[in-house]
Amino acid sequence: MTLLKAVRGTRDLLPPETELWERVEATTRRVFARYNFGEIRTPIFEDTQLFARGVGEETDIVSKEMYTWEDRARAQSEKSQSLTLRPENTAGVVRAYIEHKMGETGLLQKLYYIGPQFRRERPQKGRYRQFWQIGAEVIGPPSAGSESPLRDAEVLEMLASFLDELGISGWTLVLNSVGCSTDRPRYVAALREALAPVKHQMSEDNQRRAETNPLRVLDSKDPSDEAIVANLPKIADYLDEASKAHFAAVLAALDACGVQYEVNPRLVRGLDYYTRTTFEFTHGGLGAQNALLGGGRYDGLSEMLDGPKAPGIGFAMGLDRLILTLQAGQAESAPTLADAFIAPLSESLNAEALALARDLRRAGLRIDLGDGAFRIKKSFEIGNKLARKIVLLGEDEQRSGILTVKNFATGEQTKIPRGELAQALQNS
RNA sequence: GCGGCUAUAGUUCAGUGGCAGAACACCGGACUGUGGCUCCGGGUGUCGUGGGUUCGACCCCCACUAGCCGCCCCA
Repeated sequence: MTLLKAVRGTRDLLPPETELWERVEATTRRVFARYNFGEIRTPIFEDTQLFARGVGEETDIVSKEMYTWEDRARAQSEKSQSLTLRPENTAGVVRAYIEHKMGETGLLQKLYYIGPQFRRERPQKGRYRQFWQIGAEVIGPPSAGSESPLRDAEVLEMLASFLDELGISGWTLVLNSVGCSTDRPRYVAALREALAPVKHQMSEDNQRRAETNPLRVLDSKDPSDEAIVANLPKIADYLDEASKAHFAAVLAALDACGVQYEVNPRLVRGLDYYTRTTFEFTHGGLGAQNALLGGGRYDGLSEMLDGPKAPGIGFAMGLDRLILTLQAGQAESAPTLADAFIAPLSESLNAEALALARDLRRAGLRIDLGDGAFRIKKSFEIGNKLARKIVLLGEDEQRSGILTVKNFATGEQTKIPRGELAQALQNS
């Protein structure tokens, strides 16, 4: 009988580390609310078709990284259905947008989510099979202004503010435009043409990419192929006038609010649905996984899912990596101390101690509670680890109604009437 | 999915083909109403799992599992 363990690529998050997760989540909700985003919670699993059609049948995510199973039919009349743990959340959000006819409001929908996603990849540090993402989507009918470059810039500015507010410094915003739905195929065709005569000189990886996904050749980190990659056609030369103007307007808006960025004409994203603006925020010190978050515009996604025309832009941020980045900049966090530890000095005083704890907790204090079975020394040892102060409840205290309170930091010990205790603990 | 490195106490790690170790942590005591500092005592372990070689394996060999690093890919 072997001990059961968390399955490969999954893990438990324990206190005090979870306090950091809570802080990031609270910052997310606070900052995003200022931009008038609302939270959406979609199911953790969906019809497999949603991801096949939305994310792209040929992407690695769909072709080899999804947790998919056949949900069995329970009745003759019911068909079995292929279901999949969500590998990302944008497709689910767009599905919900369509399903609930959110476009009929005529308003832009600004939605964010925080939740686990699932991909069956080889685990590494900051890369898990159940991983957490924070993301947001701005989506709506064109009449609501959903195609405007202002929306792109607003989302990017929000992210810059968010990272700043979290205290993450040293990030870099990298962005590019991959053009509209007709620009992209034209460019891919040109890439294939340019690669055909030279690809045999390239690395094995790049030869394969040249066949299967020419855009990825641009991402190549192979230094020996650098010269060839540098001479390939640029996406910027294949954008139509509207896409060029869109990108220029995004950059102008970023300039206007002082958000720093780098344009990288080779930044392409793996998902099929991206159009026009694509971006990443990168951070050093994350090893091979240096992207903190990535996103882009997806003007055609709703229609790919048989929905109305609903252009949008969004991003997804790897929370596991964000936490790693935050932890790298600080010492290991200690758990939060309670305001007081209540120590009954005999078992007969346990009930009374709980009543006291209840009063203090109702006053908003963070209180931990010992046990009268503990020797007093043990109560002090435990109290010293968990709380800033210890409140003794012994025979004397019960009789007099005056409690003994000791401050662990200063060693100072005082007597406080029970009725004044909550106030006294709050004030110190 | 591919390649490499690693796996010993709660934690960080040392270790030798012949009795399982250190530091910190933890437990008990010095101390039956006082923590931290000190002193005394205690090892709390399937040496990742399963096989193999050997008189004998924590150590050598094989497989598996897991973690880490890189690749593919990606947040």
